Amino acid sequence: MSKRADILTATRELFWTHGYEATSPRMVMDASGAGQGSLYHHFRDKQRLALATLTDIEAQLSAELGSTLGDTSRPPLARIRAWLELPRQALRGCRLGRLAFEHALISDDELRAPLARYFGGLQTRLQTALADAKAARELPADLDPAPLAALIVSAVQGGYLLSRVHQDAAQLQQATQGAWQLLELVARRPRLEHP
Amino acid sequence: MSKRADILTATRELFWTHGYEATSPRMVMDASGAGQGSLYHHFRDKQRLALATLTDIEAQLSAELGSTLGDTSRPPLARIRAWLELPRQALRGCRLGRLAFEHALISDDELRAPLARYFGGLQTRLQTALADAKAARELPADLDPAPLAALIVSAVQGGYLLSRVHQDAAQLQQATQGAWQLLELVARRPRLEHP
DNA sequence: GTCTATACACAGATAGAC
DNA sequence: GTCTATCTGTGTATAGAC
Repeated sequence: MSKRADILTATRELFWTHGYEATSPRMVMDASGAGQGSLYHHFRDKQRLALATLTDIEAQLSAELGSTLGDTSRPPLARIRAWLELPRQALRGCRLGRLAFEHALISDDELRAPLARYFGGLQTRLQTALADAKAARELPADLDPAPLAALIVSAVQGGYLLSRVHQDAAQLQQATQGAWQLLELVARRPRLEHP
Repeated sequence: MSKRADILTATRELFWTHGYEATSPRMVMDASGAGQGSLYHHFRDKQRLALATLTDIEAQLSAELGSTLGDTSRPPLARIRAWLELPRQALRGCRLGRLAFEHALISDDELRAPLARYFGGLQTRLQTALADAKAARELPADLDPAPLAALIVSAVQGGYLLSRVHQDAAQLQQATQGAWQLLELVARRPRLEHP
């Protein structure tokens, strides 16, 4: 079982740097210390290795949401802010999001599923927090949670993209800061509809 | 000169679908009708072909900004809204942005330069429009344009990503709609700082 | 300029020994 | 389970004829 775990660990790391298509069996072997035999014994082909790896990453990232968006002891907006301001490796990108533009991955529904599940869950959690914020009168009642959740996720994913394009970690911080700036402004102002 | 143009046109299209690393000389030859000889006559290697192609795309995308962000006959916020609501091929992604997560491209400063120029220019135009909006009292004076510009670009780029992950064009519209929702709300409310 | 022929390394996988 | 050997196709070019 040790080699199988080594292979998965190495593949997770390689996907983070090179993505799916640019990661070859040879790279996995070199990085994990496993031979060709082990690799193809544990995983029928590259697609199966990728499926196991992506499911692994999905579980890790989903679990990491618990301490911010999942911390129901804090007020809803504070949970969103905590998630926005999480420390991130801006130049490497999101371990799942960065794979979204690979054609071979996204056109394979099995490989796409872990990405869809993770982002679907993230968006649902954000929508819930936004709805809670409305109920607690932290946010105006006329805000639509679904588009806002999509925007907040996009702030982080688009921020990663800008950081890579400019090779500047500050770009991601600017994007999330821009999102919080607007949210806070909307939150602090009383609703005119109820004078 | 005809073959050179054919090669560039074919490569632009292939980059949009497959990206840089996954596009091979053979694919370019098949798609353009050019032979090996023509390809390597006009472009020394794959990197040079990519550089010409990316510079091409950059010029096209930059030119397309003229009718929205560049239309100074409209009020600043209307220019931003027009750009946000431009029709886009959500499932294909941004022709330049989608390349930002390819390691071989982003780690080559020559290939990264067209992306950095395009997004830099876009962010500058948005910052200018936001500053104009503040000057025209369309937006509150305490807004910081740089983070907001990064957020607005991120709304589109992150929206593309969500559309691909979910294979659903509506995701991009949600993200841009979320951005406009917040901007409009901030714009419509009078500033409490000046009662 | 454009073509065909050739070259070498690597991707992605199979076979079979231990 | 893990290893080494082997195999076919492709990526990325170069050489040289037309």
